[in-house]
Amino acid sequence: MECSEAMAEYDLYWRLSVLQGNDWFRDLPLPAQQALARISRHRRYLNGELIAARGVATEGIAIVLRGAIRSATLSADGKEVVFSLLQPGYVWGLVAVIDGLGAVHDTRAHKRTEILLVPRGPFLEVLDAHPALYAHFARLLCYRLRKAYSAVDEFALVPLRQRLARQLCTLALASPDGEGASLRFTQAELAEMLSAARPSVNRELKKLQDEGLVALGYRGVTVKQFARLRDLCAHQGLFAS
Amino acid sequence: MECSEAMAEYDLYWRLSVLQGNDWFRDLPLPAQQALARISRHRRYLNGELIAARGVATEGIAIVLRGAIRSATLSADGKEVVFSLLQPGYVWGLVAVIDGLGAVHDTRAHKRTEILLVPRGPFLEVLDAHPALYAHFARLLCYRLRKAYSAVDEFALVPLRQRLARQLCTLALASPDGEGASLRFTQAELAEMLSAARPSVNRELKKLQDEGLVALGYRGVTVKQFARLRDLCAHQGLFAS
DNA sequence: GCAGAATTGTCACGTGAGTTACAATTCACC
DNA sequence: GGTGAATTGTAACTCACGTGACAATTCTGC
Repeated sequence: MECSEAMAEYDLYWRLSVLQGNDWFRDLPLPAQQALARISRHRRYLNGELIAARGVATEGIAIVLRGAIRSATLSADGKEVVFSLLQPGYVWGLVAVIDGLGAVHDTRAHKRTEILLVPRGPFLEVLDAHPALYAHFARLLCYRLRKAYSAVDEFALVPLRQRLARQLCTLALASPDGEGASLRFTQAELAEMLSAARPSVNRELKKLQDEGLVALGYRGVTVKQFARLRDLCAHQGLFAS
Repeated sequence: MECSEAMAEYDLYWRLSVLQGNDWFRDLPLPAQQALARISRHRRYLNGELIAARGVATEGIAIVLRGAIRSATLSADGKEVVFSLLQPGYVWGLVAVIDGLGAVHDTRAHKRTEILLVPRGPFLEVLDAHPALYAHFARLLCYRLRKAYSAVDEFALVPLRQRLARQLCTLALASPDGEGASLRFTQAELAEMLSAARPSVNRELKKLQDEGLVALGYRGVTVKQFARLRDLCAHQGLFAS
């Protein structure tokens, strides 16, 4: 009994420390932080398991702990556009929680995945109790809007080669090793992130390799000349994940 | 002197009534409404005149009174994607005002245009004084985000024919005559709204005409069979302007 | 260390839609 | 009512990229 209480105690602190990885959470007063940590729940999903279906009400916001969350739209004829592959630390589900109109995309676990779920009701209560948070999330929504807009025009007027270059730059910067990173993604995954066909991505990757900008390996790409890669996609709007 | 004072008085009430056309404004306490109306400014633009340049700080939010505001992105090689053609009553410039990172798109007046401009500083003050407004605008941002996302996957996986059908349905519903409306748009304008090439739009319009769904005229399209037109684009996410 | 799965590398081919260019129409105005 | 500007109609050509189908390679687990 004592032991399991100690475990619960430990678990709560652990959740707190995870949540504190998020800017918005850090800025909350301590009691609010503790309240949220207490009501948050730990969830596990198997590879490919459905987390939320487009249009269906969601339980709350999720913070990715392990694995990844994959949001995509499926068209009638089976084609798919992947919108995001949220890595650990990222927040998912904000829009549906704020407007209450159901999940924006079909969402599945990518590999074995763990999340921390903050249920909608309590989250909204905290939001109302701390209006300053609204300002924060409004800015976050603005950021995502800008990204979505740039995704639109990128799709419409940037050829695959440059989109790929940008993706590689972004991934490299996001990785711990920085600009010369060895990115551990299969070409199929890269293709998905770009909503492109795998053979097309392979074709462009090969060209980049021939030009010495990257090196290809099994389940991985290594950035060789970050600067030149970045020049390829210069002038394009946002540049982050 | 008396006369011009009376004019100013009248003008203020006129601005108030315009602003009250917006949901968020109506919900404000009267003093805040009056304060905003007082600081708002009337602006006129000629056809094609630049209202805001991408990335450059904006003056505030604009409510369209007459004409239209056209937001678009220009790529290096001269291609263009049109994001919105905001008709009278719509609000422009929210994102840039909230996050302060400059205009999202290059924005120009479409035809001779008049707007009511609410400057950024005072607007943000009102926002901070009335946190409930944040909730409203957060929802508005969510709405736009959903629209932007659906624009992405639409572009990626819906062929022109269906996008055109949806556009026609949307325009018909938005017009006063409703489902059987005669839409007064040139094919070039339609093409712009769809980010497509004018000949392509013409090709698809012709097909729709051959099938009896629409009738084409000079500077206009008449919807003949709204139901069948709508069926063409069934199952697609949002359905509004 | 070898079988089988996963991943990468490559091809031939189809196709939607952009581009350019010009002809045909419709309108607007003097 | 005829002339010029705007708009619509069409055709030939191009091209990026998707598709499907394999072969070649690399890993992984028994």
